[in-house]
Amino acid sequence: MARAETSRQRLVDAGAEIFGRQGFHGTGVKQIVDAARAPFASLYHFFPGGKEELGAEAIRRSGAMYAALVMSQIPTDTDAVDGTMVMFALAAENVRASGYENACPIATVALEMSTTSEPVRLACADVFEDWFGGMIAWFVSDGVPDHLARPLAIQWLSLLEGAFIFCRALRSTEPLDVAGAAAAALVRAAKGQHGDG
Amino acid sequence: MARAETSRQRLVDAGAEIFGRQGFHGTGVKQIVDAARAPFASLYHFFPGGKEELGAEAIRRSGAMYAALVMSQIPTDTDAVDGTMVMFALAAENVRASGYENACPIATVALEMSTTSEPVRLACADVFEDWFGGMIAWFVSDGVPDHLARPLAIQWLSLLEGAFIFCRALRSTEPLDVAGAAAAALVRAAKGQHGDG
DNA sequence: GTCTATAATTTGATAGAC
DNA sequence: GTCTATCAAATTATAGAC
Repeated sequence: MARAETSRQRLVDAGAEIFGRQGFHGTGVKQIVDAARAPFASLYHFFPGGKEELGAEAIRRSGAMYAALVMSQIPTDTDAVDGTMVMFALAAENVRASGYENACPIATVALEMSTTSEPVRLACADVFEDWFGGMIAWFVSDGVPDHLARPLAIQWLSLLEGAFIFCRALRSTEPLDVAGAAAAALVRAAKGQHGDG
Repeated sequence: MARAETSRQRLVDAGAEIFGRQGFHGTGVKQIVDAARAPFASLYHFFPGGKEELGAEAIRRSGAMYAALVMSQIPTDTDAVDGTMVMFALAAENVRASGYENACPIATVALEMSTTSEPVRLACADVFEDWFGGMIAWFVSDGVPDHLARPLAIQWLSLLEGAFIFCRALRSTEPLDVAGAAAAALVRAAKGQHGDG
């Protein structure tokens, strides 16, 4: 991971990482400034809107990085059904390996801020729509009928997000394991909708 | 809704409601004390562990009340497939009617606190397991084979929780609408596993 | 663009009388 | 079990020099 060059970039990167783990209200701006090795005044120089403005931009960065990570894990030698199983298994391993701390990097902030801050809520909404788009492209390229791709993407990601919550609270990968099986079944059913399998 | 008699009960009720909407770190103890019309000192009298101890108990109350609400909405004149459609539709209407503010009463706190506070995390885990148990009983009574009931319950609730996140951020009921269809399909498939359906 | 210092408020929590 | 008063710490944010 290349070290960001500017204080601004480091602030966004640090915010993306820390907000993702601790949530918005659970994180102090001081902690972010320290982690970013940035001067305290730089925060308000680059982000006149303060914590809220940095939060919105951190969400966008988080969302883009997580999308890149997930997309890079899509197997190229299997179809979307087996690919789904692989990706849920990788997600489960990541959650477990982090001591059930790291799951979705924006879900906590999305729930905290969706009724409190419109800029942050919008950033979350944009990220989620981007994720939907990425999944849709994957499903369509694998033969899922166009009109089924979007609902399938939303169902697939809902299973993932919901299972993340349960895994973290229960300290178990069971929810991701069974959610992955359901997601794979939904993909298989969608592919079967036009007689191809 | 009957008015709670003791300060202690009112504190838990107020905490359940406000923590659910604003999250743990987004809520001040003063706000809870005011809403509960309780003396400030009562908080630390009844909950020596302070905000964290009240939070854990509020989660348990929230979880029990939400379970009672959801269970009361299970249609008695239909099977679990149609019942699933009804329940997701009701959930969508509730979210929309609240201005996309009220969805799951404990998900925000679960994500915020699962790595921060063991008492709160345990309360969330207990609530989730109770919910699993309630769904399992419903499915089994409707003819789902025993060994499929638990995974199905987890998948069903994962779809609901994940869709809640998306609905609140996107300010749309689309995620709950399509997640409900997926949940119903999963229930139908599970019921078909023993040739009955 | 960064420095130091600090304002202004809010936070969770406690002391001691009654 | 509730009252009043208050504490110490942390919070976000700003001012003004450099």
